Amino acid sequence: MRDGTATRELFCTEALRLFVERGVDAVSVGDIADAVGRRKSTLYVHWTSKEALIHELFTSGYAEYGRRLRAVLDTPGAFTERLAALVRLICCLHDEDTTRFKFLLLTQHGHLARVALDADNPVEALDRALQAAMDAGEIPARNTALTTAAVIGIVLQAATFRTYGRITQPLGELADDIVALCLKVVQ
Amino acid sequence: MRDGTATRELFCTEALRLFVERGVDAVSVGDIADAVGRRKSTLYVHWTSKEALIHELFTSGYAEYGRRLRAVLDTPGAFTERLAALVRLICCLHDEDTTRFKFLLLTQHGHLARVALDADNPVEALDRALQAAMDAGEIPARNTALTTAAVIGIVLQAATFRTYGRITQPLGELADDIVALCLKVVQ
DNA sequence: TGTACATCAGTGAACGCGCGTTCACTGATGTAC
DNA sequence: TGTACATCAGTGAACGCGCGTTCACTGATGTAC
Repeated sequence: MRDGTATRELFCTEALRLFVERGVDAVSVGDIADAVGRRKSTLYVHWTSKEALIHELFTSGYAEYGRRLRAVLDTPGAFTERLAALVRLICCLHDEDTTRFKFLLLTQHGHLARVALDADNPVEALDRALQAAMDAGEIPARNTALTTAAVIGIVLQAATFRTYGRITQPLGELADDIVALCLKVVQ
Repeated sequence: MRDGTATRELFCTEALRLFVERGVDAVSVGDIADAVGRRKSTLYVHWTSKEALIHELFTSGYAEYGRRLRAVLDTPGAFTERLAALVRLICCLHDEDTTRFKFLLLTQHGHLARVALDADNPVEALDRALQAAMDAGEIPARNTALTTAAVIGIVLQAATFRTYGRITQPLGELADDIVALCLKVVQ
């Protein structure tokens, strides 16, 4: 039999690229297959439906990001150190695979409803870490949800500005400045 | 002849509501007409296509928001005062018509490419005001684009958290706190 | 006030199109002997 | 090494469906006289 692994991976990368370029609904199964250089029926050898492919791309990416982000937050040490490391990691994840990063941001609204209350999700983890740091008197106490929003907002909006060309450097090069902004917000 | 003004306005409000609930592509012309209590062919009495309706909803909303936001930024006075007023206005616009606000955020990615370089767009206006304040020594000089991203990010992520129930108060009630976070970031 | 007419918001049936999906099939390749 | 066989990645044609759009039409309502 032929080895379909390479084809399967091509479907993933090309689908990811097209979804980010045009939006999930504007990309047909045929468009993806054309980009891969296969017929659209081949998709059904590897997935049961277009939705199943999208779901796999989202959940695999989201799970891996969640794992890496929580690993940083769960490291022992000062909260501000961990926050700085978290922000640096997000910048790094963005630069490493910008397409995957954008896809997760793009599709989160469709899929996040299911995982929003999940204790494993990175926003929830940041919220808890912030609360703990406030309780311990490491940082001044204030509205936790709003502070979490500010940190997430600063980083993600920087990523958005880079997508639209308003920022031209890789986020990694701006990581120190982004960290500084986030620290101001929690202090 | 019958007066179609009320029907036209119903199409706008119901389309806006459904687009925000399910996403633009997941709402059919028939869905909108059902919600209005008319047949789907009626849409074509008022617009030439579904796309024309979406475009009108986006551009009319975006133009009005742009006008009001620029009016605040163009007011004479200290930059920090104007920034505070801007953030308060955004919170107010959000609470006034949350559906319209969400629709503009939701569809910006599809339509923003066309207006991104437009000197009239509010992000551009904030960027210029920040630059001018730095040049005048009103606030410390630093990366303008990144600072703009931070201010926009803080406010929009607060709105997103409210959408997902992570924040439960109206943004108007949190306006003072949001302003404080934005001022920290520019100082 | 009553009648004739023009306007046009709204209808209903039909359309062509592209979509996601199915399925009987082919044929390249790994394995057993 | 050579042959027979099993596996299953990939094909191509066909499908039903729901979509956005069109168009000849109806009939309520405002206006002119």
